[in-house]
Amino acid sequence: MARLVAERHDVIPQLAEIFREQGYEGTSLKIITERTGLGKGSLYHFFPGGKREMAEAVLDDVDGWFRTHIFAPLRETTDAKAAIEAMFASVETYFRSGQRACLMGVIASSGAMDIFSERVQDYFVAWKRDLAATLARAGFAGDEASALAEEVLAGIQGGLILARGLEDTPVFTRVLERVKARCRPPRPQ
Amino acid sequence: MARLVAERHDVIPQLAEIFREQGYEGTSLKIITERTGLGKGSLYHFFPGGKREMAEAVLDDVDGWFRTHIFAPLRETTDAKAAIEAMFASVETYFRSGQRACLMGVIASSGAMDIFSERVQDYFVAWKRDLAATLARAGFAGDEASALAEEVLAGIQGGLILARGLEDTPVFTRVLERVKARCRPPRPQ
DNA sequence: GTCTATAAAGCGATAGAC
DNA sequence: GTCTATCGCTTTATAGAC
Repeated sequence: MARLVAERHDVIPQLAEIFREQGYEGTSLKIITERTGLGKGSLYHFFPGGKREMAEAVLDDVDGWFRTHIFAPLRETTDAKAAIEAMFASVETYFRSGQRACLMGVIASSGAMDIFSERVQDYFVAWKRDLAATLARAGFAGDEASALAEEVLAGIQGGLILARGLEDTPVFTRVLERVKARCRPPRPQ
Repeated sequence: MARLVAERHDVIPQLAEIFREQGYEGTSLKIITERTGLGKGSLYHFFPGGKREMAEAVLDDVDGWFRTHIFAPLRETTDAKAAIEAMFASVETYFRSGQRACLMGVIASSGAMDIFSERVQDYFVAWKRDLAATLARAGFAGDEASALAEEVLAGIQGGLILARGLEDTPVFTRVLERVKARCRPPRPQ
């Protein structure tokens, strides 16, 4: 498939999709050249560090997207309950109702975790921290907010695994709905 | 590390551990020879189909273990509540309190899913089916039992992802405890 | 059954023309 | 910026000695 791009910025979403589907080790330069339509010359022009730099750029891009569209809104929306609702809506859309894998989760469950552990860990830590703080603002006790945040993140990651493992994408949305229901605050705010 | 083995049967647990840590694409014959202490000659003697046959053997072994120690007890234990408790205890032990990855989940979130999808899907389908049936026996309505089974499996898989992604193995046990608590039946049986 | 040597293919990466 | 050709290296797999 030929697709013309001319900037490093434009190729990152395509790389992200490939890494999501194939994993880091499963992604070869051959696959990348085929799917992006760019030759190795162009790729190494954009990413002198090669495949590793491509993955780093994609990981940074994903991390940045989540910080902007998920983590910051959790912290900054005054209505905590609405912020949590908005997070679930964004997550459902981002992961295409279960059709799209989580790149951070894919890396975490592969040997490539050794290389990218810092980026992956930062992502999950930030998400857990900001979600737990928002759940606390919504009325959950501190300990319960932290444990519930872990349960929600596990539900999201596990829902994506099940969607692929069962080859049944709607299971992701069903699990997401259930963990969202767990987030209804115990007392009105 | 040198470790002497002489039978195909003996090498499978070692292969399983390697595939769990490195994934399918991330596992090379070099790593396998180093960690098992066997040369390529021995490995191809046991597994003429090479790396792919090694993975198939490991997948079948894992599937068999779960059918014997998790799925069958769920179906056959008369006390449904006790059967579910036993399942959680076995899962906690099998996954070493979060230190060990789930091979089926690792494959499901990699490009190797294309090759092994049938085995992976059968595993998750069987687990979900037998857990849902047991939850129904424990007092949950059919629809709720099915959805709860999905939530539990997602919690297990997601808990394992978080354990690796956060580099915090205890998070697996915490998530497991929470989904176990969700399985307390709504009415006494 | 296990080893070493080796083959054939694919890999990531580089060089240089345009 | 993009291409093609090519370089080493690693990969999976095979052959044959012991």
